[in-house]
This record gives sequence, structure tokens and C-alpha cells, in this order.
Amino acid sequence: MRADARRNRDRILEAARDAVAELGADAPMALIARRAGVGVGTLYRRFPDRSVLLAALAEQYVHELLDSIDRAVAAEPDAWAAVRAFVVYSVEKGRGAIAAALAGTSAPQARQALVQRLDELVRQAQADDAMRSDVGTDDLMELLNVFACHPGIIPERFLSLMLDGLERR
Amino acid sequence: MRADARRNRDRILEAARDAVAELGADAPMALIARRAGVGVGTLYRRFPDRSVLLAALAEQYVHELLDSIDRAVAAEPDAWAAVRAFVVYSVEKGRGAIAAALAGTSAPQARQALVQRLDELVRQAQADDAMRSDVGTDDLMELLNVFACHPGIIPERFLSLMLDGLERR
DNA sequence: TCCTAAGCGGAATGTCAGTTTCCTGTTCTA
DNA sequence: TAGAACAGGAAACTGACATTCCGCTTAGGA
Repeated sequence: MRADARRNRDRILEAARDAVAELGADAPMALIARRAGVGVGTLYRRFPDRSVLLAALAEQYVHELLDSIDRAVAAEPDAWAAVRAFVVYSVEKGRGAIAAALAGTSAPQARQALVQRLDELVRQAQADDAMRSDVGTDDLMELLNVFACHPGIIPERFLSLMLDGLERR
Repeated sequence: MRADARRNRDRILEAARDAVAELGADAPMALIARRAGVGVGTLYRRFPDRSVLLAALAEQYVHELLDSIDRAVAAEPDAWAAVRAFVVYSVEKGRGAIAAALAGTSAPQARQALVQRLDELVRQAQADDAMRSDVGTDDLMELLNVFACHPGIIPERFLSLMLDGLERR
């Protein structure tokens, strides 16, 4: 792959991430191309259609989240605190539609890796009696989606509200 | 207004309510007409454009919610219990996009009446020390919107989770 | 019963936003 | 420096909707 081609590919991915976060999974391809400073033709050569682009985005997103879990665990020996930190990170990251795409068809195995990793943490937090035990990891993912799908609308205090709700009474 | 016309108008409103709840504020007019068992022409005679239809829907929705507040208050002398009951009702009702439309331009005065009525209840609940005081009525409306915009996705236990989060610790 | 204004359906038309193709000119890199 | 890979973007295509229009139907009063 030629150096310039690689550069363009990266730019496209970046622009797509922003555009999708902002406009949803059906953000216009032409807009993505424009924002990447690239022609539509170039976009289509790299990503033959929208679903391929979305899958690439989803994969990238999962890796970011996995990293954020690792960081949270490293910084917080306490599992519940790590869960909180992860939730805050992922909501702030706010790549709503990407997360939604994740829930859909694209990159199912990547999603699974994420859920699995998060699940360890959740179980630990629950074993520590720090977190409600009637809410599972899947529920948590769903809640994250909901929050992620309303970027800008949800002030941080809703986050704390949700986190408080998750805590063991 | 002829009896058959009236009947059709009601059917249209009903179909529109469902379609908008399901597909969002830009649900196809043709779909609404079909579901109402009516031709598009008929739909357009009653509601010259989409915004008129949406406004009618919003108004109807506000009345339902106001009634539900009255019922909740009648059934629950305790303000916080009434708030909970109202929230449960309105989320179950789940007319997501209609609520969103409400937040938008259509029927601003109707919305205000609702907020005002709800606000009394919220203040009372807070005065009773039963509800978090760092969350206001507007926030509550927003939360409702978020929930309402994810019909089917949100199981009831999220509701209790949110309500627990709202409670005074 | 008959008349007619009100009402109806839905094909036809217009519009628009996006997608995708394709061809010409440009840029790497061996 | 050749030539393969790449870029750009105009243009054709697509499909989904909104909206109009008009010939036919019907409610309901006289």
C-alpha cells in the first residue's frame, strides 16, 4: 500500500468516526470524504461500501474501550471504581452510533471480547457487594448505548445518577 | 364535519401516533395513511403538512400525561410516589418521538403546562426529602425523553434503576 | 328519493439527498 | 523515468418521500 494511500485511509477513518458520532450511522459518504479532505472516489476505493467502513470503525472503537478498561483496572484496584471509570470514559467518548453499530451486525467477535472483559469486572464488583446484582453486563452495555446515542443531551449528572442507581444500596 | 370524515381523522391520528412512536417524527406520510386505512389524499386534506399532524399528536400526548399526573396524585398522597408512578406511566406509554417533537417546536404552550404541573410534584418530593435535589423537572423531562426514545430496548428494571438513582440517599 | 357538497383514493409528478461509477489527470516508487 | 497505483470530482443513477390532482363515491339534508 502506497504511503499516500495509507495516509488517506487514516484520515477517512478519523473523519468517519467524527461524522458518525455526530450524524449517526448513515452520515453521508460524501460528507465523510469532504471532511477527510479526499474525493468520494478515494473513499470508495478503500471502503467498497458503508458496512465495511462501519465495521472498521467498530473494531477501532472496541480496541479503545478495551484499552480504557485496562487503564481503569490499573488505576483502580477496586472493581466497582474501575467499572465507574470505564463507564465515564465510554460515555464521554460518546461515539454513540458507532456503539450502536457494534450492537448490530458489524464486528460481532470484537464486541464479544469487550463484553467478556467487562463481565469479569462486573462480577467482581458484585461479589464485593458494591454493585447491584440484578443488573448484568449486557444491561450495562445497553445503558451505555442509550447514553451514547444522546450525545450532548445528557449532562454528566445523569451519569452519576445512573451510576448511583447501579450501586448497591 | 361529516361523520365519516371524523372517523377517518381519528384513525389517522391513531395510526400516526403508533407510526411516530415506532419510526420517529419522519415516519412516511404514506405509511401513516395506509395504516389508517385511508388514502394519502385524505391524510393531506386533514393535515396540510407534517408539522400540523405532529402538533396535533403532541397536544393529545400532553393531555394524556396531564391526566396521568392527576391519576397519580389521586392514588398516591405521597409526592415522590406520585412522581414514580408518573414516570412509569409515561415511559410505558413510550411515545418516544412524540415526546421529542414536544421538546421541539410544536405545541410549546402545551408542553409548558405539563412541565409546570410536574414541577409542583417534584418540588414537593424534594421538600419531603424523598428525592435528589440536584435534579430538576427539566432534567426529569430529558430523562424521560431518553427512555422514551428507546422503546423496547429498555427493560423495566432500568426504570427502577433510574428511579432509585433519583431517590435521596 | 334525489341532489350535491363534502369526502375519498391513489396514480402521477416533482424533489431531493445520497450512492456509485468512471474517466482524466497526478503521484509515488522501483 | 516508466508505469502502476492513486486521487478527484463531475455526472448518472437510485430510491424514498412529499404533495398535487382529478374522477369517482357517499353522507345526509330537503
